[in-house]
Amino acid sequence: MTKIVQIKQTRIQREKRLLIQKAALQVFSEFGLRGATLDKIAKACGLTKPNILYYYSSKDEIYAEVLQSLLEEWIRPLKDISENGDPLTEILKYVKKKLTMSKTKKQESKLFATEILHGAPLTQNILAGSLKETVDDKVKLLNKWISEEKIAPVDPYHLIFSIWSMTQHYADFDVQVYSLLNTKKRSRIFQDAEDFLLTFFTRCLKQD
Amino acid sequence: MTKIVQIKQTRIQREKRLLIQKAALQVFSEFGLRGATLDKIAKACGLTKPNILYYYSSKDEIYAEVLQSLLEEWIRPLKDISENGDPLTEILKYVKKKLTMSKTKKQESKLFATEILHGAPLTQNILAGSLKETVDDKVKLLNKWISEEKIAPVDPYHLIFSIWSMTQHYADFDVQVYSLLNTKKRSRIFQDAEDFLLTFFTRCLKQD
DNA sequence: TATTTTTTTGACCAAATGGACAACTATTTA
DNA sequence: TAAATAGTTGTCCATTTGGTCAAAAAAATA
Repeated sequence: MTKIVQIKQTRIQREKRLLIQKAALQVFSEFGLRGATLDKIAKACGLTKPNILYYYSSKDEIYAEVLQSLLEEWIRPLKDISENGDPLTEILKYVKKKLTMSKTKKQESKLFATEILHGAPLTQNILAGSLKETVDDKVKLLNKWISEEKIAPVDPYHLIFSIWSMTQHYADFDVQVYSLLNTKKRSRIFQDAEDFLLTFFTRCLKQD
Repeated sequence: MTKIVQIKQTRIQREKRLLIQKAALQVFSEFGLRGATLDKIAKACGLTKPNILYYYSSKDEIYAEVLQSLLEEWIRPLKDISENGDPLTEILKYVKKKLTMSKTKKQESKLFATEILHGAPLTQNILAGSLKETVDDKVKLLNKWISEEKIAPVDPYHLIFSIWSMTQHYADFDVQVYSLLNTKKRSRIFQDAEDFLLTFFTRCLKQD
């Protein structure tokens, strides 16, 4: 008995899968896994529900794939912190990069946050796996910089947490941030945020 | 035609409503509004579904009440920042208080985060209302302290955001935080976090 | 204790939703 | 262009779930 397995994706498969992923990201990030329905995703990408299920075998599979591709992108910038550059500059570059991502990848940030918030059922192994590896690696580097007195002493794990939380806050809690600022400040949130963050981390990390 | 309106709650009503609220907080914070079901809440408090609906007319009403009572508690500590105390001490006291809440009120923090993350459909008016009032008030105080050179100059709005994000991170993203720390560090997350935060804000805000 | 009021629950309903599938159409390939 | 393969959809189904309701049980009151 021969089972025929399709290896190569057709043009239409590539296009439609991408279309579905985009719509799914939008819907999942707004409503969460449970709040999102196939009908909503279908509407968002202009396909019918059975058509979507022709490309993905279930809603959960769509969610898993969207989350998966997001995670890789999410971890990447951390890896770019280089031990060759000037320590403070490297850290500030990372802060800037993360803040930019909060501005341009708001949906991704919210989806990631929702996943973690609800116990990371599909993400746990990645957190404890490749992300942990990268973090541990950078923690070592930060400790090296501290021992060389190139940055002020500080717990490197919590330093990383602080960068994540402060930058992602502008994506995840955008509704709150917008609500609390007046119109003038609202239009320059991200400039103000960058100024604040760079000042903040510089004051905290600069060696006298 | 006379309509009889019950004014005073009976003992049983008080007890059962509280019981339901507790269970609902637990379930809502774990699954979100849509992911939570009446059956789950019912199971969590040992009542039957129709019994719950005897005390609350709908799932949404339970959610609204749980959220409402949480919000007041959530805003309160900010109000306690006093213009009479030493500026840096007052700010650090607030940081400590918020971090403690992340430890002891994890469910509340997660529920609040989920609500904001998904657009704050029921909270918008409170954000723009009483919370904004309090924030604006404290921003004025912070600006006063800055102009008197009692703390280093910094955007007060973003300072408040940074306190919120960094402290709440330890509740909302606990799964991630735990995943990334080894056993030794895991057992003293909150001590390490407090040390880190106090050092950080001190370095950032202290006037030379 | 008799009566009234409050509380509880089993059984039920309608809407929403994830998904199956056969029939039909469009595209690719030989 | 004919055959084969890929893509699309209307219709249907089963499950989940928020919510109703009448009747029974428990509690409060007179």
